Amino acid sequence: MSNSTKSKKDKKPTRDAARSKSSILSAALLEFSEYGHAGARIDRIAKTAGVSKPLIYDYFGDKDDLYTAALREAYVQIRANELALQLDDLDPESAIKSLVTFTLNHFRSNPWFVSMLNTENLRGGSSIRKIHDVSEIQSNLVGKLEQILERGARQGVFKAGVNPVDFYISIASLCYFPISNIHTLRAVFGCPIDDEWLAQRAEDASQMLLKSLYPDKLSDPK
Amino acid sequence: MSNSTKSKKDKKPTRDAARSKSSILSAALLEFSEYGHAGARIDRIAKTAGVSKPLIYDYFGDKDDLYTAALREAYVQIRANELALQLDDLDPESAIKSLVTFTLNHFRSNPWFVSMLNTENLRGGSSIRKIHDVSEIQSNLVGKLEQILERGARQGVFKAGVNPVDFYISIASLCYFPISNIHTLRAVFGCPIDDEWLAQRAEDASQMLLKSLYPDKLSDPK
Amino acid sequence: MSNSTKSKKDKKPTRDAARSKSSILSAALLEFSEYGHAGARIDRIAKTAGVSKPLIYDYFGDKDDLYTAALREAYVQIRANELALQLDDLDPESAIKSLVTFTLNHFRSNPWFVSMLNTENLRGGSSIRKIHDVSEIQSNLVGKLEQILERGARQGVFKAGVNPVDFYISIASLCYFPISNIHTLRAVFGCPIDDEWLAQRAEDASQMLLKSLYPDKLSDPK
Amino acid sequence: MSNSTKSKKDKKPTRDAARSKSSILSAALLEFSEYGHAGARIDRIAKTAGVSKPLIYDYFGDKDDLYTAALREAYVQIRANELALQLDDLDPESAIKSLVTFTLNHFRSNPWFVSMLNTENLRGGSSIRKIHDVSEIQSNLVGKLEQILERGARQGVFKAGVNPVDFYISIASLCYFPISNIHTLRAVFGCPIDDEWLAQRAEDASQMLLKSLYPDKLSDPK
DNA sequence: TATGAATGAGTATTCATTCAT
DNA sequence: AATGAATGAATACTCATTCAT
Repeated sequence: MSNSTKSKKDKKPTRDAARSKSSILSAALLEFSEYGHAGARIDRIAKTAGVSKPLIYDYFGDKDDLYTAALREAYVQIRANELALQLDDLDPESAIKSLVTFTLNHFRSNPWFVSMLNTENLRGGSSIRKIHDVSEIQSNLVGKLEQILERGARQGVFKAGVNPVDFYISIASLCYFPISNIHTLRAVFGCPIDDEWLAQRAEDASQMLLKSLYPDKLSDPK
Repeated sequence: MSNSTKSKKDKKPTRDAARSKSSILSAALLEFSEYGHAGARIDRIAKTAGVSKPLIYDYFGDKDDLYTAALREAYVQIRANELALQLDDLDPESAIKSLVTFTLNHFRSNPWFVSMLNTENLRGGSSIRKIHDVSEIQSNLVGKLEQILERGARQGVFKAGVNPVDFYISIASLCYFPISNIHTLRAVFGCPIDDEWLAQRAEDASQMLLKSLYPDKLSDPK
Repeated sequence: MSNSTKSKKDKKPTRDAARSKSSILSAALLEFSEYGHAGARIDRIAKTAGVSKPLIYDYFGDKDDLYTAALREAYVQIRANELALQLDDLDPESAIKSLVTFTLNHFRSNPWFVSMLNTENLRGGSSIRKIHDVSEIQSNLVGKLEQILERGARQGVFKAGVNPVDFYISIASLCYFPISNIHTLRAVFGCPIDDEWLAQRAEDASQMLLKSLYPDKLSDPK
Repeated sequence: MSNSTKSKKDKKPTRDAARSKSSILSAALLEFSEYGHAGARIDRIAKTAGVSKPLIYDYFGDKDDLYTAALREAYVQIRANELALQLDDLDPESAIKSLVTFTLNHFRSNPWFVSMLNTENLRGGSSIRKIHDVSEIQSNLVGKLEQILERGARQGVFKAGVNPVDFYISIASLCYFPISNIHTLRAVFGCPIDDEWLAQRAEDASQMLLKSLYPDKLSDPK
């Protein structure tokens, strides 16, 4: 008797709202990143999540709402991963190099994030505009970068006045494009975009970005 | 008067295969770039092209084939546009600046091209791999860039040995990302990515790219 | 009274999977036997079955799968009907006569079965080969026939060594063809193939089949 | 000049009404026999015949009319083939054997005829009823058979009064069914219906049919 | 005589979503 | 909290048939 009351909770949590929600969200993120918004299938999400379709509608609303939740989740997860990066102990130049390498590897290791960004931009950003809690979305890497740039400027190795957001966008540009467009690049240029090529690219990008940070000497005495 | 009898050919050529094919292709390019592969609707393409659906299947095969044709068409059109760019008369540094500005404006003015690339990469490049006539796809900008880099190296303003494909990818990266990801960038960073911002970005990118080309002199003797 | 509350289950079970499946199967058998495989319409099946089209796809797969299920159902139903035939109490000659008459009437009364067989053979038997549970398909009439032949041989009225399958095919041939080809026979020979004609044919066929079973005595000493 | 006028007719008869009609008819017979009425495709017929689709409509009317023409053609061709059979020189018993063997081989060698009959009967005979010139359809085998039966009766080897049409239908039944239903028979009975089996069947059928023709002696003195 | 161009009306199949329990 | 049963509205694709030359 006492067993029968317990067993509901202990053995098989067939009824666990939090667990179900999280399963759905993971499955949705996977599905939307793999097939895009229009290509995603609620059926597949339900099967992957191991729940019934009505449950999805109960918890998240319609397909659009679920997509928006998955997009937010993509940002939440990627931001969580960023916390792993430690730059404070490094000198400014090494910190930039580290940041660049990390960013490229980050995109490389989490293709679902790249896919979600592409998908959302193809849709005109209609969903991301609904996410008003910007703090969940924003990267703390920009903050870290700002500190590095300031430190570098104070030490005289970097020029002053570099906008951290703009510079972060440059970093992202150089790291994102070769990952995002890997298939067309391969087909059009025939170049083998593999781990080695990407490692070299991280190196080249670091050099380019660093050079743009060095103070202008006699050559540009403005 | 004799012309007026002929005019039935000029005005409304109701049965003109070439014209119909071209209408379909244009409409398909528009539709696929706006809605992606899964989101595109054959119905809408037919209506936009002003033809019936069966004609589309007659001329292009199924949806996938039509998509592949539209993707090829995107490249064909973008490559045709590139021919307008004249760089031969400029000194190496100006030529690079021109190329960067042109590339960014090119992406900005032809959003359908950016969309098609994103869509195709989201799909894993399965269609672009079918296009075996690579010459139709390849950009002659890489060739032009190669000449500029050689000229610059000969003149001593650029260092030698820069791989033109790699460098072109750097240019493309810096120009593509802010256009491609414009909606998420606006939402996440709150920055106003407008014409002014993009013009400044072209300028910044040019500077960064040029600095990476300058020979490493005493200034960077590491 | 207490029953009246339950009656919602009895009267209109709006959600009853078994019932829906069975409705679909009956409707499909009707449709395929009347219009053939290519001529059958899923729309019509759905309407006849009183369900929506998606339900058909949910339960049976595509049109081909549904056709295969209907073909199996045809055999299942016809075999079930065969169980009604009682031959054990009859002497061998009467048993053969009974079997022949029953077989002809069986084809006559269940034209959907003849149609399904013709349709399947026109299609090259591609579906029946998929039905691996042969026991559902096989007729127990062959078994009954085997017993009759053995009994007749023991009693000396039939010759021994007659292959029951071959003999059953002879019976089926003589009974099937006039039913199956009733329309062309009418047109070509102008003969009135009606109930009377068919009754006579059953009689003639019985005689022919029986004569072929009699032992070869002095009468045919070739 | 004289050449140019000639060349139209001599070299490539691209315009030859009779030829085109005959091509279409052959192609239609092939198509309808292989795919049935609903499964047949005008496109495929045009391609097989090597003509354009409008030509088919010009010459034969709509699909139904073409089907009817193909059905008539099936009979015309099969009747032409029957003329090859020579039975006059044989004694009655041999003639029957010959006729049976020929009939079975005939069905076996011309499966398109069997298919057309099945198809037409599945459709309820609506097309064959339109063919009013019955002489084109009727088999002269019945006439030949009548002579054989009479000859046999005169010679005392066959009993008198056998209806030739009924007897021909018996022959056809025994020969048609194993060919027509070859696929279901194989699946249901697992028996190998090959050339050897069919040869044996022709033999068995001949015996059965002959026995039914022999005069009834003491055993049935009516 | 002959055909390339074109389409209206289907036709199988899918998919987001809701109902009843 | 959860789901099996069910469907309206598409959606890609087909096919007999006609038009214009």
